[in-house]
Amino acid sequence: MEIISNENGWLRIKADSFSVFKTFDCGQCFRFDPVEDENFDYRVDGVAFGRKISFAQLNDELYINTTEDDFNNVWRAYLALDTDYAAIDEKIVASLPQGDRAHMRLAVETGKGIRILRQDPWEALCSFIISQNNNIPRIKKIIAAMSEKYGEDLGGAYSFPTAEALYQAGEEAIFALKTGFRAKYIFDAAKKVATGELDLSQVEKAESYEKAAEMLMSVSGVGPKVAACSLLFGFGRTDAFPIDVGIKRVIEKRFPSGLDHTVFGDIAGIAQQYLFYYERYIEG
DNA sequence: AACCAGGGGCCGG
DNA sequence: CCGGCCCATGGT
Repeated sequence: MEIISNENGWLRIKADSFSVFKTFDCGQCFRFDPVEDENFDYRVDGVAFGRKISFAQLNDELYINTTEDDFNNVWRAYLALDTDYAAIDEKIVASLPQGDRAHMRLAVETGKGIRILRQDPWEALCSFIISQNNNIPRIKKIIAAMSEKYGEDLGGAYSFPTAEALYQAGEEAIFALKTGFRAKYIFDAAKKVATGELDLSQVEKAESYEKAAEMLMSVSGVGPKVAACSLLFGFGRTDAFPIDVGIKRVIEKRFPSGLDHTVFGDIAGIAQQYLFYYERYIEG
């Protein structure tokens, strides 16, 4: 990984196995949208960490419209650019018994270029509460409305609202964002985080996955799946393995004798994303 | 231990 | 158009 150049406000970066399309389309984040731009093969615009940001790809190179300072302080970790995905991919396949490797190899091949983003912990927790029993277009719509109403104006875009802002807004106001039965859950999360009853920095430091998940599940509406997604995408816990209907489906179909995700160890979550993406994009 | 409700809207038939 | 379904969970 290295910066090749810095021109016209865009950093040009050489990064191994990085797909902007797959990373921002695989359902792990909800604040980015594709933008037509003839200068690139693919480009997304969005907001993360209180900043408007664009990521683009041309051939094998990654482009980010940011400064070198922000790149090093924010986006490098966010995009997991210092993680060796080639090594991880090999390890994922090798973790399985010979008979199960063919499907996993295909899933890894299909998903090659996906990076697990290291998102803001609060944003991840709140977003995956909203995601429950919901579809991606609607999740994005709710989060956009929520940000516009209770986030900070960044000039045509809005930061994700703080827990304090949502706590202050109240459950009724959260319900008015068409969050439905999730309103009370979002409010409970906002309340616990805003008052310090739930300390996300402690979740981040937890010594085990179980301990971290237990802390998050003290929030009403946060069960094993939402906790796992939050930990994987917002807390850097790549040992988290969220099990949703899609993953259940792909395991039934491809690994009929079952798949014990603990064989993947601390990269189980990356294997999960490959399987999730595989299930979503491959027929038959 | 099985159901079941609870927003709203996507999406396939 | 209509009805099943949705990156789950808590309550019965």
